[in-house]
Amino acid sequence: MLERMPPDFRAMLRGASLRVTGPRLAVLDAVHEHAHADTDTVIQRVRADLPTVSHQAVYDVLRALTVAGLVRRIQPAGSVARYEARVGDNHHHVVCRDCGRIDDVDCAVGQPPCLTASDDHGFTVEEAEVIYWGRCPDCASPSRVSTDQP
Amino acid sequence: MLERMPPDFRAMLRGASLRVTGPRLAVLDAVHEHAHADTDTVIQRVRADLPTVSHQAVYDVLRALTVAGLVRRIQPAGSVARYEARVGDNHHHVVCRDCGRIDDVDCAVGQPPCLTASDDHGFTVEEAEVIYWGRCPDCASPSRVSTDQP
DNA sequence: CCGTTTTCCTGAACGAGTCAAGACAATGGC
DNA sequence: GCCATTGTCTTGACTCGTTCAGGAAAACGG
Repeated sequence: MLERMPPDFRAMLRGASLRVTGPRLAVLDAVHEHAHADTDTVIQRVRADLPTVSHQAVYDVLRALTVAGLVRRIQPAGSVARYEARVGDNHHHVVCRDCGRIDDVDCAVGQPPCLTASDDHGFTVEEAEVIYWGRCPDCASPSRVSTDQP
Repeated sequence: MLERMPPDFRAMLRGASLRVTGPRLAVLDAVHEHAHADTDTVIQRVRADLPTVSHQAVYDVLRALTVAGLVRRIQPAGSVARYEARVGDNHHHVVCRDCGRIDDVDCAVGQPPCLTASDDHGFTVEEAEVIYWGRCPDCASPSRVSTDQP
């Protein structure tokens, strides 16, 4: 299983000065396979390969990978933390208010930083995060009565 | 105390079909006086006027006011919920990664919705929320060693 | 292969926010 | 003004995502 793991993950970890371990390879794989997965989903997917990995290990690994820039943590208001493998490309997200579905959206302008604050109050701005709030096609459909909204 | 409360709040509550109560007036006052206050800060300020108000009441009131559109709830990733009185003007926020300070920023483009997703994946987008991440002047100052960062 | 350093496991704890049920108070008609 | 109705507040327990702590285990460089 782990032997057939694409070697990229090993190289990515080494490139970030992180030790190559089973839990880390499994978490990287989980995040690459399932974009916007929350921590619990990552734990499930990791345990499909390595049943004994503790939830704490997954939390630790996700943090290490986030700090290293190998994964990106996103957390729309009212949601638990979610993780994705697309990093460094300055993309944004559409979030469904009903079901919580998240999709990627390319940068509205194109060049990072894609937006400049009209008055930054003296802040040193590093990043502009954009979240588009709305309804996904399924939840917006009038033929469907949503059962997920509060 | 409550008798000298500006009448606006009463009118605002009535206009939103909400009953006028002490806790609600106090919460409205707290949010208007202290922009971007978190729930705990609101509780403190409310209890300065009405010492017996329960934390649950403040949670309930903040939710009712948010649903009614009288206050706006914001929650940058990794932060607790915060509330502000500026509503309906499509403004955004700069957030300091070190100390958590939040300042208002006017819409980068000007017209709500101020941004249009390049590809909305069929979503019905209602609102574009922008958060500028960076450092506030105090935390960015090289003459100061930050003590607040993790 | 060994020692050092990092990572992982076990288990407990934290804290923002929520749930539930009953007491209480604001509103509108009398 | 007073009462009934309806919505709000109090009390207290609880949920759950996440973090803390300490020791066991594993990865890496030499």
